[in-house]
Amino acid sequence: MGALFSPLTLESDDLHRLSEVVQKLAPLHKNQPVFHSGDTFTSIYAIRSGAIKSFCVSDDGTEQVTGFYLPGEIFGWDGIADNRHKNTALALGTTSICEIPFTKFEELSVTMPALQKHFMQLMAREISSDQRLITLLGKNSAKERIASLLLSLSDRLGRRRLSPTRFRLPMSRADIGNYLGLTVETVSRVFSRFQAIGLIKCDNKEIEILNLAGLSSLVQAHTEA
Amino acid sequence: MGALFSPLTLESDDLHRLSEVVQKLAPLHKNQPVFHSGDTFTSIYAIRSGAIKSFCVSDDGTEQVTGFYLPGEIFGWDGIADNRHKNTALALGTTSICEIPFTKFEELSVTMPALQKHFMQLMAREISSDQRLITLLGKNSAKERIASLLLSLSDRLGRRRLSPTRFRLPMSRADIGNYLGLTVETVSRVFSRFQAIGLIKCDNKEIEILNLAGLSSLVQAHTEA
DNA sequence: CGTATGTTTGACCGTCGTCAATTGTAGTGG
DNA sequence: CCACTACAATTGACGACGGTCAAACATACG
Repeated sequence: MGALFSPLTLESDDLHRLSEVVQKLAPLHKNQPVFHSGDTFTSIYAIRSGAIKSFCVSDDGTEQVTGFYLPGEIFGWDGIADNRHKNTALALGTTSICEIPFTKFEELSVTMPALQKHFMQLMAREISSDQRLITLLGKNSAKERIASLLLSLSDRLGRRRLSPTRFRLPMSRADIGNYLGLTVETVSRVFSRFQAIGLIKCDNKEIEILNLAGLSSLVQAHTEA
Repeated sequence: MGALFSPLTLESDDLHRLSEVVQKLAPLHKNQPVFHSGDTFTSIYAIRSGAIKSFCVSDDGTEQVTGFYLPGEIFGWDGIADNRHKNTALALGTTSICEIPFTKFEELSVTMPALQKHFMQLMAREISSDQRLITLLGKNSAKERIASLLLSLSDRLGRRRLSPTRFRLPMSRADIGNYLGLTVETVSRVFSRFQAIGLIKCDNKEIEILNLAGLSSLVQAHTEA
């Protein structure tokens, strides 16, 4: 099964060939921005360690968290549309990232048609990821949404050879609630409930998944085929 | 202000140059598919008249409406990722469309770098459109969601020189509910309520917007700057 | 014309948002 | 190092929005 929310990863040979144009940046510390909404779009970024959240601000000032990014994942390629970032990207803790200048990327695309197609595929993947989130928000309860997020984080950390069952949440309850369309209180309550049922063990941001199968069964639980 | 949900449109010169490779297809009638989920991806499509809905089916059989497309709008370019459509596209009524073979499109891209970039912009626009829907589903009430949809339809029809205040909804209440994460009953109730307040006049699918400003004020109404 | 499908409306109730208070955590300066 | 403060998280009480179940009504298609 495909993981929900899974952003792009640096896996293909094509993208490995980008390594020559990649620049390591100085480590960011908590709440430090990679770019702001409105900034000129110049680069995309890959996370080496730490975590990033991206969010956009509506006309009325409402913030919407649009994604969480973990080590190995790529972010920052919103704003291709008009060369301006629509999201703001913030470090959720001490975070080190690589910068991939987009002009270099475009130059390579000319000589490497496969790269161009590959990039379109990456964007298409983001679209289907968004559409899974839309389904989640439209049809799933608070429990199911949070279970999905925990499973996604677990899966994505596992791919990076990190523990899929014990990890530290990089984001606040408020961020989770914002992302999943829930209030802080509801997020907190669901965490408490999950712990009471023995699905997880949870000390503030320190998470241990005790019953992975149980969590999975919670997702898509109300509509069986 | 930008319209919610607004899909791609055939406006640019670049895309006009595609006209030579465009093929008109025989008119579709109601519930006839353009393509099914799983079909090989070969073309994208532009609507001449009528309307299309696209939806994808989850592992558990749940359907999720992912978009409604009106005359002048482009659809069907999901599935670029793996050359297979993830959505099914159905005619909502008698509908006539054009087919734009994607191979032709890729050939043109080589000689027209601008076209390539333009296409990426189109995809990026779809992403921000999805993210607006995510915000809507996460943070807005039933009234606000439906008001947003009505305003979007109004705006999109207006761009095509059709009446922005009197039109026929091409989709069912169930489709609307599915798209907006609501039940049929709630959709129906909100329509009734809007009519009672004098925001719209509504006879089944026949809609007349009586108070456009009133509808607009309903959107983003609960969080003022 | 009749049947299937779509739409409306009502009654009921569960989930989750709101308001409020308390506790826990982290960062700062004395 | 500890006190102080600001912020994050938890928990409770309460109510509203919207989902569920059910029935009546309208529409459309054969």
